[in-house]
Amino acid sequence: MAKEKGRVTLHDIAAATGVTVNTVSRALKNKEDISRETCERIQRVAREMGYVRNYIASSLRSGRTKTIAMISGSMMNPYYAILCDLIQREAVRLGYGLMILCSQDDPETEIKMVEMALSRQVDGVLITPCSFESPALSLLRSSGLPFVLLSRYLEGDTDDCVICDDWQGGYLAGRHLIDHGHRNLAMISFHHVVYSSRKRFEGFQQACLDAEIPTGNIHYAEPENEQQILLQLNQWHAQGVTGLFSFCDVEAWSLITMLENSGQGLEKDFSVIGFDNILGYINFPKPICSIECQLQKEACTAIDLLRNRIHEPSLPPQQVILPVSLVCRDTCCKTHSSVP
Amino acid sequence: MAKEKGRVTLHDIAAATGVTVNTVSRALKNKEDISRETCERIQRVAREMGYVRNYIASSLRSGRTKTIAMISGSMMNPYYAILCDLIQREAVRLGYGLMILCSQDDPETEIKMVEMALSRQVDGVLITPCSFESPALSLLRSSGLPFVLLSRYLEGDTDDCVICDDWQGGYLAGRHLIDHGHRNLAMISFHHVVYSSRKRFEGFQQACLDAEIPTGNIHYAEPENEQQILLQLNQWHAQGVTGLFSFCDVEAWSLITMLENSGQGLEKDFSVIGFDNILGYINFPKPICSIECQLQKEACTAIDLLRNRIHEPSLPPQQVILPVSLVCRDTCCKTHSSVP
DNA sequence: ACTCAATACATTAACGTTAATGTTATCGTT
DNA sequence: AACGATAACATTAACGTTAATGTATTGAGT
Repeated sequence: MAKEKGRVTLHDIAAATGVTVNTVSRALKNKEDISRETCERIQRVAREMGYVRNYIASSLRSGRTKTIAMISGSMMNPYYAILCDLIQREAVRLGYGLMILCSQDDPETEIKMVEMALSRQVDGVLITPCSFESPALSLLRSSGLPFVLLSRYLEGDTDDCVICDDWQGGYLAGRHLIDHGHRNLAMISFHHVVYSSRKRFEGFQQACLDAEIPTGNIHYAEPENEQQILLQLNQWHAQGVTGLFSFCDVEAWSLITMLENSGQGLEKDFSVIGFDNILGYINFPKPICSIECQLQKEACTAIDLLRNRIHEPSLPPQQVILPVSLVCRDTCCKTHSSVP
Repeated sequence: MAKEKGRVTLHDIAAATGVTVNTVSRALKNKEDISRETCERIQRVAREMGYVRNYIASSLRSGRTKTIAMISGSMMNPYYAILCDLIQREAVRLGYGLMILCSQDDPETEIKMVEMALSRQVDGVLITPCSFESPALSLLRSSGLPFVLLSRYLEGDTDDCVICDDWQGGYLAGRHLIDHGHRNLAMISFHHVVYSSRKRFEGFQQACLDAEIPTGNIHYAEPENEQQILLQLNQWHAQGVTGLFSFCDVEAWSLITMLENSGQGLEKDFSVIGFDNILGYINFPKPICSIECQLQKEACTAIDLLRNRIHEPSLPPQQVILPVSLVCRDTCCKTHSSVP
């Protein structure tokens, strides 16, 4: 039922129903100031004519695009992919479109993505900045565009953010390994998320201290490349470390792969626990104990915060910390383990 | 340098430089009909004032949003996540924004996503329809919005599409298993991509026939749920099948997980080869032989076709088939295998 | 000197929608 | 009967940009 050229507009519906464009607009938005029958008639005709609202025109006039942007590192990281999927669902449920912008963890690219979000006039941005003091973030702040930090916390409490309880997650991970007999533990991270990494280690450390693990048996490292990682793991292995806590599942898998590829068989001597519980969302065949951090809730909360900020820009910044829990998949305790 | 309220517009720049809005527009777009010095001056002032183009206004006037949509099943499937990432990169490189719309493999939702793409006035759509005769596709076709099928081919050659050489992939997979001693082979698929699945099996079958594998030793199944899958695998196991070709890596991992969880140890008796070579993009620790299908090229080609169609809607439909290759990761040949 | 063309701008209108006002008809009040 | 209130529309203008023209200035060609 589309017109020969171009799409059906309010103008066409107005002509067809004998009212003005404005009345049609109000009818289709179910506003007041319109009689029940006229409203229904207009809506019926609109449907018959196959009308779809032109959000571009609507946006220009109303100043709202009903679109948000998500700026993250890369969709090739399953963590972000899952988050993206969940956010997309919630966004669409609320009538928002989602624009995906990947920084590839490059600050320069990240700036371009913020500029893209700005020029596309999105109503708000969800961002996992790729570095601690990202210039993209400064740009975002000075632009006045509402944004919420996703899975990121920056000291200072000046921004809205949603994170999981990193400390608690680290504590649970540590205690779990200890409960399964490990007495020599290490945490490894090679993803530079300063705050989360430190908090997770603090919790991890506390669990060790609570179990009276000697300080010398609690290790932490942030190696920067594959070579350093292998070196570090070899060193820990020599020191008798058996319990390994990885910053996240993806990194855990990555280092297991490295160990396996190195051909030394070291992977058999380490029990590994990860973080994020990606296996709760994707059915991959490498099980791993992990910390479930409610990504679904994180997604919904983030959009909720963003909408609040869009609606009320002067609100005080809000930091939401979601509780975590442990999911055991029996990788906390390899057969060789010294203690029951 | 932003104005007190709202953003800098062409109007502000015009006022600041003493020319008209139109001249500013042309200057910023590097059009002709403008002197070199004026152009540079305007661009300089625009930069100083922190101008960012309002794509909404631009879109409304020009009829082009410089935004494309990708409609696929879910970002939780790494295959789509990888594709999405690659497409996003290429899109941004060409100045396009990317809107992500996930159908969750539900036809109803898919229709809503097409409607969203339409109302958001995107310039074009990349879609992996969730079913063979998707109503969303019909809607898309009748809307006149340019679109390209991604990783999907529909008989009839009426749409643009980019796919990999499914037949060749199946052939390579089959021959690889045969070369490694397997004489009793099966292909399994539980993802209802009719065309690809059948083509891959045809190639697979031909490889078997070329190697003079008896027809009775060539199997194919499309089980519909986990129970059926396990039943099928058990049956094949009893029939002496050792070489397993999975429709894609994700499904391969999924069925390996099922086998492992079933506790019968069957996974040790099957050699598995997958498709898509996801490990070429994500570093996951479950290696698997696979067919590399050049997702990067697929992404770029898809956008290229889409841009051609946007620019020249009357072009004859184009089907691009990308060559594939085999990546061996030693999962083609388990230790137990009967033949050298 | 006159025409013609090219250069470098300006002017006008429009994209489709919606916010802000106007206007008219109807009805209840006193 | 005059008034105010309300319902149900219409009118106007605007969002920021760009396409389509329009116009003044300059310079070359004959």
